[in-house]
Amino acid sequence: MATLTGVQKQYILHWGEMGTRWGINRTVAQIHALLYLSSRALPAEEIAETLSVARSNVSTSIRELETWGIVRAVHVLGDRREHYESMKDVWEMFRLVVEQRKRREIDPTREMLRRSLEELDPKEPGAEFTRERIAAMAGFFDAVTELHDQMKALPTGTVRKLLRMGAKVKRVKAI
Amino acid sequence: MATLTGVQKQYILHWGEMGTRWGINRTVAQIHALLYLSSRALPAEEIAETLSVARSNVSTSIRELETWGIVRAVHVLGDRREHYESMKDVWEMFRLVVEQRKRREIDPTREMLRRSLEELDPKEPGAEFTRERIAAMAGFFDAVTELHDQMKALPTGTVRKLLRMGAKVKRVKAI
DNA sequence: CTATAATTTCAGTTAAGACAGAATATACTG
DNA sequence: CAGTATATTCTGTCTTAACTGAAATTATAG
Repeated sequence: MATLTGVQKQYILHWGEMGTRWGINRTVAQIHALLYLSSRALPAEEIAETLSVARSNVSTSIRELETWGIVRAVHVLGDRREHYESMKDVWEMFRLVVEQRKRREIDPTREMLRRSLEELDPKEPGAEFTRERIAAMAGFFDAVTELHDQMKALPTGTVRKLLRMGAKVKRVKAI
Repeated sequence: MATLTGVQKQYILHWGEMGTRWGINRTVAQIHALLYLSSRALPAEEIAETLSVARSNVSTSIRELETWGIVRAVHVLGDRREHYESMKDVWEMFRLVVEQRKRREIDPTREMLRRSLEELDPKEPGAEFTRERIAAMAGFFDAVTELHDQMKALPTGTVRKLLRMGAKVKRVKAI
């Protein structure tokens, strides 16, 4: 079992807290942090010991991280256990998470809003008002989706470049 | 007490669920949804009855929404109770929330990463590796902050326009 | 200033989610 | 194919956060 340095502990604990604030299980986040900081793939056993959590907890959490696509199992010669390692590319990791949270949360919300607009009975009291409000929210989510798709289509650096250019809005508009 | 239509119920319940997935208290989210859909400001009492939650729970939740700056108390002539209403501008609401979550969560994380890099003892085993990893993460958070600041500085529509332009990356680069 | 309405705070309870450990299943080795 | 190592699933326990109701505080009206 790898003993953690102070800095590593600090990072892992902070990451765990961050996770809980964004709806991600603390252990899941901590395991990710540990693997991210690890220079070699770790077997479940070792993860459990290092973080002082149950082996079964690690199993579930790893599976969660695997479905996100940011952790994968690798094999080490002469060891039949699975060893787990984290993706190294930070941008790519966040891109994956954002894309999937969009699919799991944004998309169903748009769906709900669309359905609401359909189901709205114009005879209900205040229907017109309700429609306006829901349509405004739907418009926002549509725009976010559009934004997401456009960003996805661009190479990472380009987005930043474009925004930097945006500071000179007048010029850009003139193009 | 206003009875809710089916569409309103659907919206409020969904919004509550969304909240929990993003680390926002279910009741807080539901109250926001109710106020967002309401054509008039509502007193705490009525909110409590409509959503079937305790009056005190409403009090706490409203205060939370007030600190976000997306709900405010207004007064109705001839009624000494406070009535609460939600901001109407969807973009502005999300902008406020994003800005504050950045301050509460992203900024402290950057701080932690910076501190970690300072505290790293080069003599520790694997210090160089740890430094690389943390620096990569710090770079990401710096970039996100830069992105956030740049977007904040631009009028809403411009961001979308810029990204749409980005589809023609070559041309943009040539500018 | 007193009475009453409204709001907030606080202590205790409840509910949801996280977690551990046992039981089960799967995969590997000789 | 038997035995063993590893991984997963499941059930109950525990922790944490949400919520309630009562008590305390604050504000308003007469």
